[in-house]
Amino acid sequence: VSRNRVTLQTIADRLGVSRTTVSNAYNRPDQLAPELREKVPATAAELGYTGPDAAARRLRSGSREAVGLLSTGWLSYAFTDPAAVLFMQGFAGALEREGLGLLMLPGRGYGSVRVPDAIRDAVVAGFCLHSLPAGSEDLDAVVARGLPIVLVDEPRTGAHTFIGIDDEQGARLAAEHLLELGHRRIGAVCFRTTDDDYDGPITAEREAGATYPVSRARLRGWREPLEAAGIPPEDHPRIECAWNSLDAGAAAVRRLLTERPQLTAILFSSDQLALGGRRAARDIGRADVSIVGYDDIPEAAHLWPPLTTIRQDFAELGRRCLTALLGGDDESVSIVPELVVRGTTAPPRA
Amino acid sequence: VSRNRVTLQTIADRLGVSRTTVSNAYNRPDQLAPELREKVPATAAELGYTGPDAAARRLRSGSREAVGLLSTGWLSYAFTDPAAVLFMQGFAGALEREGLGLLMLPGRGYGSVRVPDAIRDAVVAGFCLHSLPAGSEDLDAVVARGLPIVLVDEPRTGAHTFIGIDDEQGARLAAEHLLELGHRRIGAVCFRTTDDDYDGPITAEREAGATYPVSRARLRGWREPLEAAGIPPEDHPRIECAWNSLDAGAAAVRRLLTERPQLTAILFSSDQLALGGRRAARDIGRADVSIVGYDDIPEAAHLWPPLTTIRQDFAELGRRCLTALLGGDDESVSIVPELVVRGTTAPPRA
DNA sequence: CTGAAAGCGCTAACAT
DNA sequence: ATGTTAGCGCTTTCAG
Repeated sequence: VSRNRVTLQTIADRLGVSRTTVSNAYNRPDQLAPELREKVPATAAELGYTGPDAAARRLRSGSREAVGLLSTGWLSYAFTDPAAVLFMQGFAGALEREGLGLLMLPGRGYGSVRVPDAIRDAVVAGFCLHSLPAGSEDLDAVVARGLPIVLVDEPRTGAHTFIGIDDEQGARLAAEHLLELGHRRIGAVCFRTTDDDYDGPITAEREAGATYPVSRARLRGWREPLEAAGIPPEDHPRIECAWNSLDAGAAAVRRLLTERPQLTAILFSSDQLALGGRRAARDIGRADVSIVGYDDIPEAAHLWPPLTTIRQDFAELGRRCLTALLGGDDESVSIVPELVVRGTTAPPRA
Repeated sequence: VSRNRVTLQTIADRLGVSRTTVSNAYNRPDQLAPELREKVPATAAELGYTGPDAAARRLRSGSREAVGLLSTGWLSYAFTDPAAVLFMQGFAGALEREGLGLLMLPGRGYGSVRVPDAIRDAVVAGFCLHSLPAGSEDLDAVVARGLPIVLVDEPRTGAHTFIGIDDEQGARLAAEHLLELGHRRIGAVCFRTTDDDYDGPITAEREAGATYPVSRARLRGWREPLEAAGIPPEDHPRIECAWNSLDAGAAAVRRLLTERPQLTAILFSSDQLALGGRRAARDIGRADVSIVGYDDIPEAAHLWPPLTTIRQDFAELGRRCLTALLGGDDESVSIVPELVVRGTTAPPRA
């Protein structure tokens, strides 16, 4: 991509003034001779000058008008995850009020493309890392930049500002709700626990080895109240989905309900999975199964029956991220989620 | 945001080599004395050097590792529109394969924040403008940058590469489908036609004054086949929604069905509106009304009954955008949409 | 394999 | 109101 060879100097020469004056025409038009105020844009247009070069201005002024965002895996995948989109929305909302741009970095290499290079070359004021697996190499590359960092959802390194939602507490609320309703056989469908594209049952070993803290926390938040209520592990079967999609949720539920028809309720780690799962339950004549989602995406309230779920305040999350990034307010924050009881939970039928 | 005062030179001085050599350590590690290869990173770490400054490198090398994206209105709003998200997903997918970042610019000023400034300061290789209203001032600011531009969906200025989906054709397919089914009283719910936050009936005058070409094209694509079939304007009432949300669709349908209970079918300019509208129709006991959406978002196929809609190939759209931006392939393209008949359309009940 | 020279295009003090 | 001076931090020929 080549740019014009016309620079401030070109305009200055043509006008017989100094470069500084032309620069002022762009940056401080108020303190400029009225005559020049017209002439500068005119000659600029005539000569094909497209305004001060953004990169040069950045170098000189040191200002950075954007913040970098790095998500897990393919960037395009982040857009398919409603919860991720909700987060981006919240973050973008905070940024745009400050006039900042959001630089979304490729989250995954391809061919000769390397993520660390993209990280190294990002002209940004700081980085927000969303849901990176623990021990990610990309995290190291970001840390190497020496810019402000905020980690969202995961991982919690201890070394950097962390902002997240108390996942364990949210899961606990969901599990306790079902328990109070009288359920004793409660399945669960969880989003990836580790970056290995695994779909299938979650054993105790797999839970222990989980590298995604969010999933780990939710699994525990579900499990502990059930254990406390004396429910044996066999009555709390859990399935992992590598993808957060409607299809994945549906497949997990088909499997769960086929292998354990006695289940009366299912917990999900996202509304997306829950919605797909509900659909599958209905299709196999098990509309009676109680369902609790997680996130409270807009569809949750609108579909029929509306989904009981755990609400996460993404707008607040986004705001906090930016504050942490810019204000240097490096206190880590855990936002408390909330149970929203709607139409998909009821006492067990039997 | 201040950076370190440590530069390449600092490392060079400490090591007793030239700046160039240190630069090579970062950019061409292969052609470097093995001894130095270890020492440079070591002293860098020791001195707190965080690697070559991104802005300076950009200025010097002229490379731009990101592309700018500008959407209408608040950036955070774009994330609430499933069709916009689908587009971003497609575009991001194309970008990340090239290792490029996506710089999302604030789409709306706030306080002293000005969108044109953000546009002027973006360090990018080109701009993609998504669904801007005709005559947008921001478009001028982008044009002033003199970088490659691609316009998506709207506006079609003629002066720049345009990539979009043939909206009129898509709408036509939807209308003809209903006609073939035997419907003769067909309402429509359309997303904004003009940037004035209007919610209400669309008169012929309002249609004529529409500044959003996409809406204009869809309105025409619906209207013309109906006219050709001899259906009078009274039997094709249309409502405009300022927002593309489930709620807006629901409100529009309540209004439409209250004022014209004789309608047997409703066309929508998005699946989001259609889903909200279907819900409203059902709530007021009019589940019999046939519904056609637009976009084919993932939910469309998964909800029950699955939505009849017009499919747009967003991945293809995103790919074409990038090609146009980088390859300089400035031929405008119109992708042809496709009717997907599913469960929400049937012959009129009466 | 390493260094010296020569800017990339601009802005910020500080004069005038 | 405009000019002068002095780089921002880096990469890139081109020599050695």
